[in-house]
Amino acid sequence: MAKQRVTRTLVVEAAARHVNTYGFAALTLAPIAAKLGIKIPSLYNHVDGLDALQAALAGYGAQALFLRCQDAAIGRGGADALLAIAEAYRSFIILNPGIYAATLHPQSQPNPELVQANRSLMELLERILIPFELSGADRTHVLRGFRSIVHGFATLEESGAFGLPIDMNVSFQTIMTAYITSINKPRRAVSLL
Amino acid sequence: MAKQRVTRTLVVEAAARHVNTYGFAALTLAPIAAKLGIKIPSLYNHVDGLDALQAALAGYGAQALFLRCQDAAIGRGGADALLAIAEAYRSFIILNPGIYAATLHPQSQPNPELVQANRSLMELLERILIPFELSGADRTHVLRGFRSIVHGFATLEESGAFGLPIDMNVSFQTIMTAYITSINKPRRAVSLL
DNA sequence: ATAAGAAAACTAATGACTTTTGATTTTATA
DNA sequence: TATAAAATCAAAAGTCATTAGTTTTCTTAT
Repeated sequence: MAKQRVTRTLVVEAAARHVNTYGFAALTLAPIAAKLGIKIPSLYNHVDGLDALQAALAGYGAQALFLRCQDAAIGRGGADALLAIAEAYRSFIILNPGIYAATLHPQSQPNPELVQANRSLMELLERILIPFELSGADRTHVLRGFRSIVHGFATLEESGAFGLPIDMNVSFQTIMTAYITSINKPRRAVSLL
Repeated sequence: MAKQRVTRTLVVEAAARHVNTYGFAALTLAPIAAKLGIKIPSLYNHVDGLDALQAALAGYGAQALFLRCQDAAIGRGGADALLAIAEAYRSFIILNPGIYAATLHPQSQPNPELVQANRSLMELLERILIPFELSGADRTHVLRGFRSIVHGFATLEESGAFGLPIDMNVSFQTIMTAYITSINKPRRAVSLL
């Protein structure tokens, strides 16, 4: 059985696995090529250098994050949906710390795929917030708070900054619930019966 | 007038300025030596290599962060103190993003100075939380939430992730106030009159 | 089936940065 | 003036991304 030839997707996926294990700072061409069983220059057949690989990884990661959050919101609304998205968001960061870091890394070139994925995520959250009937500025504040808590908790958790042997899931659930409760109550769903 | 000779403190301070401008990832020996007007090997007279410099910077940063938070809490208590500490914490991160990153960077060697500074900060926060009369586990949850919000908001803000032209200070104040309000009310200070 | 063309992989090499060492010289201090 | 500290030169040993030119390999069309 002949070995599968390398493709651009395989390169990005190999990079994704690598940064999740060794951190985003460890993203260099050598380990990616080795993982794929090819030499470094061959990577240039699929990706236009290291910067382009970082950019591709960022877009790939942001899209994956959005899709998981979107999936978590299916069949839920209001506070339920917010909590489910928060949990999906956090678990993505914990399971993919390197990819998530790539997502946040400043881009040397405009990155439409990354921008689009981030926009999609924001639109998803704004849609969930509709029943809360917030004013424009309040919506922004609430959104920033939501991202801050999820991002902050998950990155601190992942870095090992939370030393104590107290359950992380309980902490996150408690904090998130307290925050969501502080948002004005949504009107209940309209019954069609 | 003869040039001041380099000392260990000057090295750490030069490194601090450098990472705040160019990011923690850009911490290498070359720019530090150049900034001090000496050659790279001369740095080894003051610091035992790059790892040791990173470690010194982390300790220096964590201590500075603790001192600013401690200072912010003087003359305040309860929710007031929490809000003031949060603002001091956030402004430290915004003004010193590189140093703060050094603080969070995993240490290759045990770093007693860093551990001590972090412990001091935790003890300060726990002391502020006393009047809230929280149980042991609840105290941990509240503390984790506090750090998550401040760290998350400030790092996202600093990375430019908050695009909209809505005032950051208002957002932070709003979020923090909502969170602090969600903690059980502290009993008011006992009057000695 | 085979020849042509394209895509992928390779070898070789360059140039720029890294950190770190050892031995030596300069400089300040006691 | 003697001693210790600081700064220096020189060099090693490594990693890094990237380019150019060449060979292999697959695919496609005749």
